[in-house]
Amino acid sequence: MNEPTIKDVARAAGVSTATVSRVINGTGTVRSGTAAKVKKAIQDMNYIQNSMATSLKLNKTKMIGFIVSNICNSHFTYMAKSIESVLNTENYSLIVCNTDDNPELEKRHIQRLMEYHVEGLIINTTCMNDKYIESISQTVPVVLVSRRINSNMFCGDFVGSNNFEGMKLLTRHLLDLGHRQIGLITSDLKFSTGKERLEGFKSAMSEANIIVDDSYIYRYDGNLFNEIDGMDGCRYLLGLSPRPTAIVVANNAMAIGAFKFLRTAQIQIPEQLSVVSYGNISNSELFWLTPTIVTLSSTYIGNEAAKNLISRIKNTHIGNREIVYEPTLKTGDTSKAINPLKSFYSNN
Amino acid sequence: MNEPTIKDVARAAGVSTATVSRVINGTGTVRSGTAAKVKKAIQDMNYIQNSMATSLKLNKTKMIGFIVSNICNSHFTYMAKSIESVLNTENYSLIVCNTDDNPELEKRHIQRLMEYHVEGLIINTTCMNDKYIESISQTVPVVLVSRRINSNMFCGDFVGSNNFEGMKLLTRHLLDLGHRQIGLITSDLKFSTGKERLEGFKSAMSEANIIVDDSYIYRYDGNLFNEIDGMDGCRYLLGLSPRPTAIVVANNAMAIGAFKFLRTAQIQIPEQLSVVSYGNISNSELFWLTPTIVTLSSTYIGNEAAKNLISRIKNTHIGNREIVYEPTLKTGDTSKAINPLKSFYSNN
DNA sequence: TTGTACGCGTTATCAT
DNA sequence: ATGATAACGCGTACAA
Repeated sequence: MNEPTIKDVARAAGVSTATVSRVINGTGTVRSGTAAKVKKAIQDMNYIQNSMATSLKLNKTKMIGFIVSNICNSHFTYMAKSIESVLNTENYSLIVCNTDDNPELEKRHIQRLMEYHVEGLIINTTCMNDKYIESISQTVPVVLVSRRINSNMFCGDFVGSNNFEGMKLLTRHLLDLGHRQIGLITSDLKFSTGKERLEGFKSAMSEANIIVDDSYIYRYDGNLFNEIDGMDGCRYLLGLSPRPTAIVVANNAMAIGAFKFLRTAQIQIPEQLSVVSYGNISNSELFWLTPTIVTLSSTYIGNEAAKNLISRIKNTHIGNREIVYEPTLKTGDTSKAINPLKSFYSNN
Repeated sequence: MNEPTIKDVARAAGVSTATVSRVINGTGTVRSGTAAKVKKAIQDMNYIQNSMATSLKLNKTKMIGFIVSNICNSHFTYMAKSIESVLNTENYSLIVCNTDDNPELEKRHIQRLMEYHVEGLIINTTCMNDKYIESISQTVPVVLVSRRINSNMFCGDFVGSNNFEGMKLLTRHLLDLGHRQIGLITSDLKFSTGKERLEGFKSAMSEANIIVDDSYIYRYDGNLFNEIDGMDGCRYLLGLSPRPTAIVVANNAMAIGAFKFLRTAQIQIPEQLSVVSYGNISNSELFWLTPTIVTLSSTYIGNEAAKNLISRIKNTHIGNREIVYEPTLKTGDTSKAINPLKSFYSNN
């Protein structure tokens, strides 16, 4: 006993498949009596349309793919939610693929989504498949979120935040508080976000006429943006001498790791160490200290990404667009003016 | 200029579509020379298989649907991640649909997924579409997560936690600390979780020979499981007289709301009020107080749900199964033995 | 207003 | 080892 098809419905209603199709899709003209018969048959036999067949016929799948580095990071969670809710209004479904920042996995995911013939792709890329993404962007509408790729042939939009300025805000905040020995915990430079944030950091420092000592930057090839790296970074920076009086952390997940480490190590924040970080941290209102951060609106990015993707699906011939969120500083309890005595030592 | 199809490849390679198909799928036998020609053609023209056509032909879509009440709740985030990672090993893709506990939205989502002919469904239901879910469960493999439905015709598995026992653990913990005036913040009874947790609460109370005063239970028809309700619940309970000396919160999102409210209202925890809640809270290691909770392993539930769904896809004729996670108490800083004086007053 | 028939891209059966 | 072809379920141009 198989699933009923449009043929079965047609037979049951005593009409042709064409008529059934017309009733289902509201196309053409059908006498109301006939329509009623068809609707009844559909009800009776519990008929469900087969989207695969429709997609094949119409060459439209009504599916969008979302490639994301870590679906557990609240930044991407909120992004996913807002994307999904925009897509719903247009009757699109969202296929979510998690990469854990593994480039091979990302490529496999994208390939599979291409085979599904998704109508569009929102990608938070690992930044390690630039050529491949460049090539598929010629075929299918693509919106990059958060991270950019290195390519001048890429065809699509970018929605992210102004990492350079955000990081400058964060760093300048520490500088304004008198800090000079400032440590940075950041990621592999392959990530455009990591790179731009590092540059923002350096720019703020250089504007304050401080020569950045690279040993105060925790970063290694292959490190990611996760809690473990945040912990390791703290451990490393606290081992330096002179010890930094402040630390900038380049994203929320690392910041969580950093705070966990510092709290366990019983470092007094902000007395012994100021800590600032990039991006909102979930539930931080309940932390023992409210972190000083620059904001990063996941919802804004998700909404813009979805809206732009849809417009791109409707009109393929659109030039590349950039939507950039401008971060603002949110001062919390984790940063304070440097102790004058310390400042004396570290300024020599 | 259209996407190349298997026909184009066949023409370019000078073979039939059947041979191309054989090469792609590794079925049948193909001379290595011919295979090479085909592979080259595929490369050259950037051919991508069309899953829609394959699905239509084979009646297998390799897609799974995940209906979830709130993709931003870390409980479901971690669940989604583990589901996705299990499915990946079997080459399934996951379509994520967020309902915000809106039953109409849930139904629309499920209907659409049925039209996509997903091979299976993992549902964290609103508990308001029992009949509908019961009916589709006859057609497609279904695994319910967290919440049950009311139905004896449902065909599928359930993976969740032992809410009754978990809540007893939580309540007994407070009772052991001497609390007698215990408030409860919980959800609409339509949720099976809410109902089971309420019963667990009552059972623990009755075993301690305490008659539960319903006015100490914050719950109204239509309330959900979210932060706002947690806040409102606290506000309400603190207005009672005698004021409860302890509060049990029925899930993590409400607990977050409760803690936000209590912190803002400057209620001293646990001196003035003990607070315990059901389920892990994200980043709670960094809270100003570590919450006392019973555990709830999202990863376990996600893994089990995915594994069971796959086994059910492979063998449709399996009886209903129940996988139940057993919670354990994790004592934190938000609960303490009652002040003897208070105990005197409230015990009269 | 309704029905017939073709084709979407693929796989599988049956020849050769 | 390979090719021709039917079939999957649907939408639509065309005919009636």
